Amino acid sequence: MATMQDVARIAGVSISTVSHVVNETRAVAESTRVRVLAAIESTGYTGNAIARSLVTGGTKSIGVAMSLLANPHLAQLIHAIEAEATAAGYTVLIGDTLDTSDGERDAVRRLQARRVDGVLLTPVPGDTATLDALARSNIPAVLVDRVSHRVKLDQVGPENIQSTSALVSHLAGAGHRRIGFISGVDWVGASEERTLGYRLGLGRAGLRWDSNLVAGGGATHEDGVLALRRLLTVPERPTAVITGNGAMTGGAYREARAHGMRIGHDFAIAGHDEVEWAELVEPGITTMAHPVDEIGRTAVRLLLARIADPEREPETVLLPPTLVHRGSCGCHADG
Amino acid sequence: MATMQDVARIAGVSISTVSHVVNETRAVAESTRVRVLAAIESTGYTGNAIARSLVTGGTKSIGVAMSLLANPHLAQLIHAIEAEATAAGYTVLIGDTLDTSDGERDAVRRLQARRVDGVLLTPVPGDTATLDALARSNIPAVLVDRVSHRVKLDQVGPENIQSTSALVSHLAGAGHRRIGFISGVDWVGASEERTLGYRLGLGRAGLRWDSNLVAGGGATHEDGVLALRRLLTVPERPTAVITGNGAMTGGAYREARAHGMRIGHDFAIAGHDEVEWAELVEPGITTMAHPVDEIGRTAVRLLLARIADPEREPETVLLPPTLVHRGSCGCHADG
DNA sequence: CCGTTCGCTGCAAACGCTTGCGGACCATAC
DNA sequence: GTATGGTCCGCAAGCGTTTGCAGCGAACGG
Repeated sequence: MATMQDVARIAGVSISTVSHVVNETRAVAESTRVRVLAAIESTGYTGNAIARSLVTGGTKSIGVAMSLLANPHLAQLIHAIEAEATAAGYTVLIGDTLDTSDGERDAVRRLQARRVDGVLLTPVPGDTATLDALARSNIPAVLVDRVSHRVKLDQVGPENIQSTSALVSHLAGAGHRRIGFISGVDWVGASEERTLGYRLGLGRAGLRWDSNLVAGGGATHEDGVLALRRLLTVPERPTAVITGNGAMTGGAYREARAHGMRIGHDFAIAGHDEVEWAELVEPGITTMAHPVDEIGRTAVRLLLARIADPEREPETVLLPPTLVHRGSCGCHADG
Repeated sequence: MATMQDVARIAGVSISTVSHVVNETRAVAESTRVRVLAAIESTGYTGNAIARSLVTGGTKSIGVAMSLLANPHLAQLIHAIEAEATAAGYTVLIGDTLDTSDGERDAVRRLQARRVDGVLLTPVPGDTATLDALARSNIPAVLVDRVSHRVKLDQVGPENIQSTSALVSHLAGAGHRRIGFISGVDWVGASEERTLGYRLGLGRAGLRWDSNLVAGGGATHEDGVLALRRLLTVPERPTAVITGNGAMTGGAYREARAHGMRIGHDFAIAGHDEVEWAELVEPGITTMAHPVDEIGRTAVRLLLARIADPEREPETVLLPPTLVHRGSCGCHADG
């Protein structure tokens, strides 16, 4: 593989001139520049990021540590991150946290050993050891998707309270008085916030909180099935239900149908998280679509800002989901 | 950040001794070893992969270049790749090809500039310029998912001919005589192979090829809708249809239902590619599930083998999809 | 004609590590 | 005493860049 030496020799200049041509770091006579460029072309010289990193100290790369399996929006999120990073001249390294504390620790360590300039992390619920280590070590880091106020780091994630509240308002506006809620447990913070939003929404609609209408869910399709099954046994059945995440929405949808209810008519469903198949079923599912793209891009922007200025005050950005209106909420609103 | 110099100074030895202790590359007196280890501990020395790479010439990293948006199995594939790579001590860098020739070229270049030890590439259809460059430059590379016999590189992908044939046999075994086929255009090779498999399956089932039963499809949901609509206008309507990819399966499914047909009873559908929502609809969709995980792992193994021995004869591995039996084929086979 | 400025370029010292070569020291054998 | 071998260790040459410093003509003002 061609080096600067090779280019310099062919162009008949010193390597410093080659370097300055490549990086445009000082004026070079046009004739020389052309010769160097020609030499680069003919050798196929691409530059050695390793050597450059060694002297500059930075790698122009960022690490992304998250659960590659558990994240339903992984593809979209990675895409957004990669796009924003590439635009800024950064490369993305990935590390799987396996959704375990140990996996998280190892993933971040591997990334650090690679000398990434910063880390994007979707933390594993429950254990803040890695987060603390990250905060202490002063490695630029941004938490993505799972936000916690307990940590002093930059963070980006979906806004949960107002958006869940909006979901309740929407259903209440369609006439529902008994609105169930299937909460998630994936990440205590988000789940709590959504429950809070649910409560807030009830209050705004003038409805009363009824603990019978809240089913502690989980994270899987099956959890959704079981949770709705339970909700349908309470005395005054709910006529609508809000689900805490995408997989459970599917479970609830299926269970409602299994009970012979016509979704959108006898029963309304609205869920958090956009899912791929939301409009492939009939009726389509009304969801709060997370701004996944925006979350990814913002995460990178925050990270680059921190890399540029490590002394910045940590910032938490909450991005509001948008209501995507389909048939399952039965409100017959057009548009 | 602590360097070997620091460790050496504290331990009162030379940096070469530190290096040999860290890498266990030559015998070091136990007493010295302990001192060095203690110094490492006290400084929190972690080693600098950059500097090491510069001298060893390898980075212990691989690049993954594919379309981050267009690949429906991205998450699963990346997960498999990352797992296999990490197990071998390699890190994964990603690059988005944007599914364009230019994007592909740029992505591979960026990866090369990072001096990855090898590249996993899902090539953009049509343009083999990057592939040729890769083959010429002798950078270890493996093509993933989209296989072409025209290229002299290692490759892994799904087997198309036999598996499509199996799909036809399955439907024929359930009594269908008029079996339609909606072909894809995403990647000429795969599409051709699947069409060939369709033909082969017809032959094996003793059915005749009827060009009216083949609809040149596309890659999107909408393409599936239109293709099936056309197939349903031919004189002797098909009673079953095979689709060329996941998105079109959804379109066909929806269109069949729009025609008032009860899928699994009046009409059978079976598709290529597993889709997330295959069992969320009623009836579930019978599909040929690609061995995504196995493809990812095999790709990494092939790549590492090539890195270890660049003179290997290029190898093409075709992995058979498995028939995932659900209700949409209407064959009422149990299990 | 001389001193100064300006435009252009090269030299060489890092960056942090790996590794071939050889030196110092000690024990054993003759 | 010398030769032989073995055990430990340090020296220093790179790996391919970036970049501060300095040099060299040519042009220019006085």
